[in-house]
Amino acid sequence: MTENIAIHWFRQDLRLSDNPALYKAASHGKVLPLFILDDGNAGDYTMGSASRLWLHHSLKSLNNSLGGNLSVYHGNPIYILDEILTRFDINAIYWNRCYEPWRIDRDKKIKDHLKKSINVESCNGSLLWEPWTIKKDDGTHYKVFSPFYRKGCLQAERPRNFIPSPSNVKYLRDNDGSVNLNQLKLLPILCWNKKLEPNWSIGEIGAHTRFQQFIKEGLSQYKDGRNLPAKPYVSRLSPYLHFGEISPNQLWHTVKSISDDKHIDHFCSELGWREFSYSQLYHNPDLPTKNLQPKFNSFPWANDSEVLRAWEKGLTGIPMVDAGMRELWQTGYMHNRIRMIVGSFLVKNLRLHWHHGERWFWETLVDADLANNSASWQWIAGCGADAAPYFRIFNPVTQGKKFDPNGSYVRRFIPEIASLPDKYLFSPWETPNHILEESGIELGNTYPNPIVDLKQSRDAALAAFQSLKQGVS
DNA sequence: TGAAATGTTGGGGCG
DNA sequence: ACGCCCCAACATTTC
Repeated sequence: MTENIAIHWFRQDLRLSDNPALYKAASHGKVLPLFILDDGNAGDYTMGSASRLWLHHSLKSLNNSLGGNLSVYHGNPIYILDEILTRFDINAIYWNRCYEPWRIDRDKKIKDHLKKSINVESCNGSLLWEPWTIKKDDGTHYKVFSPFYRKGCLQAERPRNFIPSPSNVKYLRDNDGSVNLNQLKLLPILCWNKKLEPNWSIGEIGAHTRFQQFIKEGLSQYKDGRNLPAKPYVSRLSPYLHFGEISPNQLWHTVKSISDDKHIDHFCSELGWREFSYSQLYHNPDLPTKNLQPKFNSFPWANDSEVLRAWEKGLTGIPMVDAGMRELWQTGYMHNRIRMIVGSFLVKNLRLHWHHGERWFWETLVDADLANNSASWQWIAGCGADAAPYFRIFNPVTQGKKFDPNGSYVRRFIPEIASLPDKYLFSPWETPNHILEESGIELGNTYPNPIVDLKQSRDAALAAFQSLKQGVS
């Protein structure tokens, strides 16, 4: 009797537990687990540097969990898979679905091709609800979050419960055709990773540790605590979710089993926002590049690469903004409220196109995710489906006083102004001269003068928005 | 998942 | 005692 061998193609599901496709592959027979780095098909959305760094460590960790049996390749999957089929007696392949438009196109072609010779099956390993199943009564997709989540998701079928890791699997390794992980060259050339790595424990085990930590110190204060960037009340699970080191189903059912309160509900609704982003991307493949509201196509954006550079590097002279941008650069992550603040500042006060922000986040965030990133930038820019109205402009000074009341977030990331009293920490330009001197701060030298006047730029943004409305109606 | 401008109310100082 | 003004404090509207 011939033995059954199945491929499990790891993609954005770099875990063993609650992995539906892996589970099926394992019940089929022996498993050849593999990963393919595919840069050629991604167009403008090849992975950014932070994502690559994360991927490197995640693959390393996955390989360990598989007893060293992960086979890794670099190139076009359709050719690589074909070549593997010539050397192994494979009769099935399993994978969990991805939802970026370019991957949907690619996978469809691969599926049609492979179906001719072997059994091909794809599963849902990344989403609580498939985007095509959540529809309004009239059959179209939701465009507003609240009904999407309440009516669409919560009244749809309950998310699948999580399943265990497959046990007693016999793994095979492709020693001839695969490459060494280091040959993927995923680590940055500069020593940027030395700063990022200590902040994270990358991989499936790290994901579960992080989740347990969040349950212990964040979940019970999540609803309001999630707004405080200096506190440990947010989950920081986004990169793990992006790479599938932990599944949303595992998070959903685990927190639901703990209790039923407003904090749990709020955490689940944040998972709902993730679903909403994926739904928007699925139904609007242009979401990463095209304004959902066409009237924004004629918006009078500014164009100033110096100013953009100052934003990217955290040298705008606005502490709350600079702290966020430096957190991003130093850790590959930014607290959600701060993402809204720096986003609003870029798009409204600096009036630079949201594409610039989207690009920088794509390059530097360890949780860079096409659906979440583009949906969120469209949201903050005001041009998305269920977007924050354009006139909702964050004041980084007010936001700082409100959400970082003792200044510990700003002081952590901008040590050069740490000695300022709380009163002036968020607006150093208002500090009386003698206090600046006592603190050893020289604006324009030790810390920048603000690159824009908050009030003037706010008024200018509103005027620009006003001109837009007249142009269309 | 804003902020600023404008409107309203009510208590206290003061002639 | 009374009316008037001032201005927090809060509510509503507007961008």
